[in-house]
Amino acid sequence: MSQKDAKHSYKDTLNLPNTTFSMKADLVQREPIQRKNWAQQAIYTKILESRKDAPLYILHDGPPYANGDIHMGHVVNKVLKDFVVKFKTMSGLRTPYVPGWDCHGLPIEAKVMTELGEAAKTMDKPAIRKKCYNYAMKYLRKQVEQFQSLGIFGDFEHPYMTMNPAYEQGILEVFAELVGHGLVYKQLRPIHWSVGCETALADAELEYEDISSPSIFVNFPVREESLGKLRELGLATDASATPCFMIWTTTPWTLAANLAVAVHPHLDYVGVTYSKDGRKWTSIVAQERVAAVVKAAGLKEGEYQTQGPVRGKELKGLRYKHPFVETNPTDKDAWFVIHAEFVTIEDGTGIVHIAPGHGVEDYLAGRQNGLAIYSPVGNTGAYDNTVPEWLRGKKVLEVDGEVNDHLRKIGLLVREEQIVHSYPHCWRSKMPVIFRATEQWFISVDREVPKFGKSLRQLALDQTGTVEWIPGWGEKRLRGMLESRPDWCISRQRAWGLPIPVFVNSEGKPLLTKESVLAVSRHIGQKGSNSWFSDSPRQILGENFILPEGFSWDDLRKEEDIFDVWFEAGSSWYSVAGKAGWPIPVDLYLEGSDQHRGWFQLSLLPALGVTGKPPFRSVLTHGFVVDEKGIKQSKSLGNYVIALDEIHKYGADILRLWVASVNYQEDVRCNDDLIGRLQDAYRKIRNTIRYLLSNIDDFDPTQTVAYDSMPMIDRWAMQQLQKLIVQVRAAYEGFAFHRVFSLIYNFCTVEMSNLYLDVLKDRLYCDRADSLSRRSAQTVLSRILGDLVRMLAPILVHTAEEAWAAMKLKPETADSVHLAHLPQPDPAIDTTTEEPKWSQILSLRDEVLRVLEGLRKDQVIASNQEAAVEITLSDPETAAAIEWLTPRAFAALCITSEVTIRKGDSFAIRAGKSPYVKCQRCWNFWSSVGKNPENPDICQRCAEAIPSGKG
RNA sequence: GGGCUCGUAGCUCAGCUGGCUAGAGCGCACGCCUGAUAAGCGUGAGGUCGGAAGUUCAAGUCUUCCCGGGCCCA
Repeated sequence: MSQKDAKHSYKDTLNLPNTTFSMKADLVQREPIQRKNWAQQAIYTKILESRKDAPLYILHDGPPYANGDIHMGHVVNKVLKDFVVKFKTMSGLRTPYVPGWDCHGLPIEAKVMTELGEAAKTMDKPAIRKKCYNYAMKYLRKQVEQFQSLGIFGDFEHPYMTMNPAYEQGILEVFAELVGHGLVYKQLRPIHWSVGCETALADAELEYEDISSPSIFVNFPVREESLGKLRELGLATDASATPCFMIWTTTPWTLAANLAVAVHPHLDYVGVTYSKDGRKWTSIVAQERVAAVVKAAGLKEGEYQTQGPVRGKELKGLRYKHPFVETNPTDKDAWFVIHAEFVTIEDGTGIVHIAPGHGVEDYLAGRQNGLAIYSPVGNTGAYDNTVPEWLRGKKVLEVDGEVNDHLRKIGLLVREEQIVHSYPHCWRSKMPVIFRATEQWFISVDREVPKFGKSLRQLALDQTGTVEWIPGWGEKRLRGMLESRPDWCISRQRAWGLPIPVFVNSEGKPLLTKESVLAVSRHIGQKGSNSWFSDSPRQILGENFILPEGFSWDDLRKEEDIFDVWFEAGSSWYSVAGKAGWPIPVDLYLEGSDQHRGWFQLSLLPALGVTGKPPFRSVLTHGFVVDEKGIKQSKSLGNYVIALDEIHKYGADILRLWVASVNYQEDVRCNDDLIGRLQDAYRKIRNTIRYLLSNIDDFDPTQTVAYDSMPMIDRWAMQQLQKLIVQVRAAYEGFAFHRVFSLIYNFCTVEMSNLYLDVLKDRLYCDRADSLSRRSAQTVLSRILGDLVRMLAPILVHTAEEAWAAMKLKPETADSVHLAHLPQPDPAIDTTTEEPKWSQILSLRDEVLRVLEGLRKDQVIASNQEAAVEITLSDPETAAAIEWLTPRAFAALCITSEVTIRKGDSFAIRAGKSPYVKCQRCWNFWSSVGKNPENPDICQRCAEAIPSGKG
């Protein structure tokens, strides 16, 4: 019999791995089948039923916007949520998850209007709204499917939608409460106005982009009547010069609405006298800005003189001539110097042009100084007829050059240049926005809520401490925003949204009371918000509604402003969680860090107004998806990752593993390559599972070996497993999924693959199938498998389920791994006492492996089994550890055939080719080979292991 | 410009209240095995801890400034 033949015959006598769990994952093909399976057994419902009496844990979903395909930001957000829902479920809690969608609002309406084109002009609001509804539904359905393709479980059959009548009713019930508290008011006020979309914009609807604007220095000539005072102050002593207040602005078009100039009362001002265009001027500016102004005017040393200084407060009330408006267009006084604390010496001239209708600070200063809130600009961004004739009807965004030319012509333009600065743009039309005063509805954050004796702002600031913020700085961030936020502008002049339920009579008096809003809410809850446009006030309010004094049914008109969509989303804690009967505050809100200003804050405020409490117990935020260099992803840079492509290319479990692998508290770097690398980790984990499965194929629970009867290395493995369980559970509880990932991945590679599983091969393959030593190893493998698969289940949802199905004996009877529980550490297993010994043993093993590597390099041996090792130990601790383990077991640990230990004065390892013959069955070089007459080419152990008749 | 935040090997992460020559896994290079095989094992090379000052006996860890990135705002 030749050597080769002998090999073949013995291979059949080994207990080689066997499993149906394939090495190749085929995720893209196999995952959809798995999902269909789950759908058929209604896994989501089944899970909830299995936790029927368990304590509730509510992760309340923040609604994504129902347009477009999902992107990587959605993937990160929804997968993190699914991790939470699944691990909480596996911790034994009842964890319903109801996904939701934000359906109203400008993005959809704008898109629909574009699609409709000219046709839109002939359509009424209900018709346009119908189109918008269909558009939202279309994308909602798409996204439902896309989210589910990530293996996310939830009530996708009944998601919440902000355009559902029942949801809308909830919004109005929240609103009614705020109206009842007297927090809602209407006011003329400059707001961000989108010229492109002809609507007011919320802060969240602004995008800041760099644009180039004219930067101009303009002289405002002082009026005759104020010259005396000026001379007294010693500022315009040269009678041949024209005294002026010099202002600086980057929005020349707002000059038409100028009503005052502001100085800082505590700054020093001087007069700068110089010649320009053949005339002499004295421009008054802040002393600290002289250098900059002189430079702007192109004056050299000696070409100007200064007079003063004078304190800004002395200038108050001085009058000037508007550069190009002849008569005051307002019914209040105008064109004089006022004081304002916001004036700075950082740029400009230290004198600020004030147009109360076109800036927030201007507005506040204007109100304090009795100015009109003058805004001569219409919805389309064109001037009205109150401005000088040459400007009437012109678009303000296109008029800067003309204004400048005019100023130059009349000699008042001192300097014009271009500057690049960041400026707000409309998120839809992408056009620069303007500030414009219009009538808007607001929710006050500073009025006291009678019921709670505090304003919403105070309530919010008082209560951020009761919320758990993950990471902790979320609280600081939100507080900073709360402290400085203005009143909430909730009205929008568009079609696609929930109408603000206000009626007005012919005198313009609004009807808006808690009772009226509740009456409307009942109607809309029944018939949906379309009915606002189709039904009469009487139908909407109901026959039984008693109109307050001053209103009659035949003099009642509906207003058509709609709500800011943030108010709708901000009511979800009520419309969804509240109506489902879940306790509020709910346990967790989990969104990107942009939501500190968005959903977190705008849910917090209404909830405080209604309940006096925040809507959430804890708030977890994650960073943004950026490219591989950490730069924001954008279409223009071409560093965009298309989420659906990644899902289709790698499969959901790879994407989920990627999400699990990164620290989401920072920005998450992402590109195709970075995701692709997770395939390596996936394969390692999958193969570990496969190897575990394949080696317990012939194992049944009756063969379980008790921990105390196990070989030391098996006990070691059990201890490592316990440590892993403890750490993984802690990581899950702390939402530190990347710790879960690295713990499990390292366990698979280091403890299992590199060490334990490699070492075990000899015992598993070569010992008698039903030997105690082999059954002990199988006991351990079986435990590890059952625990590992359950710990992985929240992350590798499909793969864990596949493994669960392949397991002949499961730690729990559950049909699905997602019905099972996270493993508990076994308190009977002591993980500390033996650890120091193992530390000695494993470092000695490293030394041995290094020596054997040297032999291999010198071509003395190929495999470690060919070697015999002789170790001289000087350190008594190490010697004791090896003795405790036994040299025989240590040899097995090094996968070498023989280790002999000596004690001596200095540490040494000597290794060489074993003097013995190779066992043709187990490939060890053992002295017992050849001692068995029946099987002379194998060792004693193997001879005993072979079933009779074989070999 | 302001608030919050991040910056440790090619990648993903550890480094607690400052204390041994800064760690892990992957990847990479080289080698081994061919009884986990589109697998498995070993060895090794990789870091001025974004930069600069400072505090300290001692700093990746504290302070200040600067550079670069992100979110939110002006």
